[in-house]
Amino acid sequence: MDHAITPTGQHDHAHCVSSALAAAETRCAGTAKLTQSRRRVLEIVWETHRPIGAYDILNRMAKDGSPVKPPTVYRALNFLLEQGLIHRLESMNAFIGCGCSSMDGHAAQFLICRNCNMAQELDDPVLRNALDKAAKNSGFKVDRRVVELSGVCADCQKAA
Amino acid sequence: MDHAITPTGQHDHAHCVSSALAAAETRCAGTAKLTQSRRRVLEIVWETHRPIGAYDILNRMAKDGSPVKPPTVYRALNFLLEQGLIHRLESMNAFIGCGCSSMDGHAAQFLICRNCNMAQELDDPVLRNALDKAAKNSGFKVDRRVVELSGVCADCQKAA
DNA sequence: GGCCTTGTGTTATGTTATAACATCAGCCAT
DNA sequence: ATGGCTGATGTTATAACATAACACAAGGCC
Repeated sequence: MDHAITPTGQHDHAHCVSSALAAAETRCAGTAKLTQSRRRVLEIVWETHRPIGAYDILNRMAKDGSPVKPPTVYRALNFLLEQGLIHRLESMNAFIGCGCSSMDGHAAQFLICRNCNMAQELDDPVLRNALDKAAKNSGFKVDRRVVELSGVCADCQKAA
Repeated sequence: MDHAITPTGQHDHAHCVSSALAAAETRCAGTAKLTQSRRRVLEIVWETHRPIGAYDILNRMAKDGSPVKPPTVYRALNFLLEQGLIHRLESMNAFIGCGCSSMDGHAAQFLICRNCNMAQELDDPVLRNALDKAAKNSGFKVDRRVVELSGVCADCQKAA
């Protein structure tokens, strides 16, 4: 995937969306099919390049013509989560396209700007290691990691 | 506070609740008052010693006699969050008593067992430092940290 | 007393997410 | 080809989580 992982507003966004979709097509070549509605949800998620809520996705889909109901959106989102194509940001009940194309269930960390609403995905092995080590110290076996730091991104600090 | 930070089911729980409440009384000696309903909510949060949802708190309060409405519970929870007496677990829409008595807005990390539903609070400076460093590398200014690791706790691993 | 601040009560509603059941399309084994 | 399986979708209803907005009350204080 060749879009900017840290979009600055300058990146080629149309390209970025299409490459994300292309990567998804490739990944879903097997039994897990990227159907029409799933593709559409993924497309919308990438369109904003920012965290987006399930009902915002639903509203955009409604504009496509046919009425869409919540289960349709949530099913697609759950599929995309399972495939590792998107992430869920727990602290804001929102979803965002996964900025990394690796197949593994990678542990992402997010930097969420409360000013511009941008969410930068990190995939920092040092950080992951620190987390797992802390858990291990307590004899805890980790399945799932939620790491979301909110604050102000570099661009917004400069602007202020 | 002298309750076990890592309760194993063996700790003196009644004592643990009362000491948490006593600490809260002390902390709220100034303008921020620990009123009846706030105290009651805090008490319920500590009773289970596990993450608890706002509506579970509401239901327990309803059993006290008078009908309780959501805003009452959420107001109390927000107060307790501001005072640092409880934490919110974003990944499960639940609240838990803060296991540490320091006044500062400390950055807690949680280990949440999906088997026994226990949530162990860490306050690991190494981890916090690793998080802040990762953010700093991106020029990001951190306001708020959500770190929630789900998995299986040591006790449940032993039991299995 | 009049006023201000803080907390509470109450009604209504907004927002996020899922249960449950019906239907449909594709595949493929007999 | 047909019957039956699987995975996906449609549809209705409701559960679960959270807040807006307004009214009122208690206590301090000039």
